[in-house]
Amino acid sequence: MKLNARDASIEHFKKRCRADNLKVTPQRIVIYRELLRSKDHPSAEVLFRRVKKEIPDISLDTVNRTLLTFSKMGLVNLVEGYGEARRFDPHTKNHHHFRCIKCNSIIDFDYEPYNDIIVPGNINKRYKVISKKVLLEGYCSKCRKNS
Amino acid sequence: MKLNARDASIEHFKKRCRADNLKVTPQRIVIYRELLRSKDHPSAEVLFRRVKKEIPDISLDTVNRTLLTFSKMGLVNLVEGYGEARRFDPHTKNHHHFRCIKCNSIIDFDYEPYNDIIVPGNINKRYKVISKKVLLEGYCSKCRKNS
DNA sequence: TGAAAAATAAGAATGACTCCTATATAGTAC
DNA sequence: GTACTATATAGGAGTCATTCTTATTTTTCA
Repeated sequence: MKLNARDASIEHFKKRCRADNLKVTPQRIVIYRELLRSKDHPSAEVLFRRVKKEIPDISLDTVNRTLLTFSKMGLVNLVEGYGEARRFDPHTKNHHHFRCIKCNSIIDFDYEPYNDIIVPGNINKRYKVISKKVLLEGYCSKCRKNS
Repeated sequence: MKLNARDASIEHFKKRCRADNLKVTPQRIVIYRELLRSKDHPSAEVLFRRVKKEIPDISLDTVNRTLLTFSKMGLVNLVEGYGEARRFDPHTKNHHHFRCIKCNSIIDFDYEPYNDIIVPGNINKRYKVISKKVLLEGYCSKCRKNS
């Protein structure tokens, strides 16, 4: 019997769970499959509604928890900027950010070459680009030491 | 009488308000001044606590509303932390984002040259950089038409 | 100085999580 | 297969950030 691409992904998913000592539950499988299908950047709420069709009494908490678990495993990424309190930057001149993925602090820096990066032609054609920012992510000095 | 830099900014701020038909209130002046002083990326809550020292019975709602007003005027920028629901990206391969500053939608795109941008030496020295992303911001096709 | 429009304070309401706890289930050991 | 143990789940309460509502106060300008 030949596996199709989706089955193969599910098999891969099970391996990843075992490697991380996580149980393979129906909830996790369905959430993962629904994620694979997504062409957008869904919120937990949106995914919850989609998944409910297959598992009617799944809880929103489970979806949330599971997504966070997946993001720790590297199966999904958090989209920058969402899920946190709004923050304001009084520094309006163009600049760039380094963000610590552990403590979430954001550090400003200037770097001339980044202001001159080229916008791809198909983006320029479709959208009106107003600012260009580079976001570097990793560990800040403090968090680097403690890990 | 000579104005110092801070007074000059406040004068400039008043002009900006008048130009946008916004009233110059003590609350707005104090919030603006506190922002100018900030070396970090404060949330409304943090700024609220700072501003309270000067105007003890200012409300958090006013701080929030005012900051949003300022960001529409372009006096401040919103940084990562947009105050909205967390969103997940099932697309784990490195890619870049275009974000519409009006409707907040995020569009993925690939662009090889962005994967090869150079990390400034002083950043590499201080922090452990794990990912490099470019964030282009502006108006998406829909919002471009409606404005 | 007075009127109209806009802004504010205070508290209620909402939305998006996050925590708590009792129950259920996956993985394993027999 | 059965029993056991650690995990995971549902459901509901709690929390935090933000937004709305409404009555009152201010700014601005005629």
